[in-house]
Amino acid sequence: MTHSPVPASATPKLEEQLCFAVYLAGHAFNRMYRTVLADLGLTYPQYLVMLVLWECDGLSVKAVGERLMLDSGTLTPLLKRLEAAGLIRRERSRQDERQVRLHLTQAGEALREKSRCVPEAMGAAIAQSPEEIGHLAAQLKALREALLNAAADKS
Amino acid sequence: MTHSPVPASATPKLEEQLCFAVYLAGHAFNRMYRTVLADLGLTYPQYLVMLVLWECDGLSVKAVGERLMLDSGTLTPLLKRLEAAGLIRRERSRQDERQVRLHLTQAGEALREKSRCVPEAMGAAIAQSPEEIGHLAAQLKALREALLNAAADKS
DNA sequence: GACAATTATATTGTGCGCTATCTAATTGGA
DNA sequence: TCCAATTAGATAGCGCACAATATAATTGTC
Repeated sequence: MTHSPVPASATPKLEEQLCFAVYLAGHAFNRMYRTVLADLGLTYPQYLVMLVLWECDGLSVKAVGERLMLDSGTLTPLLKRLEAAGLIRRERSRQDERQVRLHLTQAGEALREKSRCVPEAMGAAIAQSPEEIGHLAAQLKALREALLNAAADKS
Repeated sequence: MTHSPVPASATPKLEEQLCFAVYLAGHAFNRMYRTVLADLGLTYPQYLVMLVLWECDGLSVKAVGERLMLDSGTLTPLLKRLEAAGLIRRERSRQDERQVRLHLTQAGEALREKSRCVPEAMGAAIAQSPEEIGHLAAQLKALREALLNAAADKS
């Protein structure tokens, strides 16, 4: 990358570079995940949903959304596609009919085995030590919290 | 964040945590930028395009795309909306009629002044030292390069 | 018990990012 | 010079993320 859209001259612009770096890193992860998840027939957000359900089947849409920080506007169509792909079954809860419970199908459960290669492929792609990875993740978490706090203050 | 969709137990899963952290940080930046850029009437990707053109007016779609790592599938509709908003003018190049040149309008140029508050607002939200910011950005850049290299190898 | 307030999910609308494809223009090689 | 190969940008299709809104169900208060 020879040029960045943000001038590197003045200190106040440094945070713009950080945002752009996050933006581009996200795109790069998407690119990589598309390749790695192609065999599973999943997109990354779908994979995240499956991860959550593999860990705890039968969660409500709300619970999954809380885990992934996604709202129903994003989740409902995504879940419909997972259902259409035969991986999950959506079921209105008897106890509280506002809720929809998400259940893995047999095909959905079986896909877990196939997904074991995903973190390994990602690890090979990233090619950094666990310390570096953990530290970077922690920094991004702190960054996210700072941003969400600031955004909440502004609204 | 009490739970993550990726189990924190095994080391090979650490990179999934990193990816999720990038994913969530990107969302948080989006949230923040939506607030900060509301007065300008721009989305973040539109803002990036304006940053590039403020720095160098008259670039081709391709040149802008190279700066932002975006292709014409993303850019063309985005540029059309900027044109519709009266901020830019798209003009077919006489020298090479395949090219479209992007020119700022007066309104587009005038918006630059208004945009000066953006990096300051972002800086206040991030609330970290320039050293920390710079280091994090450099790490993300390295991460991105590693991912893109690995994705290229896989295809 | 009645009803306002709240909650859960679905839907609508918009913008984005990417792959695949297309059209027109330009370049490169014979 | 001619034409195949390449390039630039547009378009189509799909999935995602989010704000706003709607509908139905549940909760909380009087």
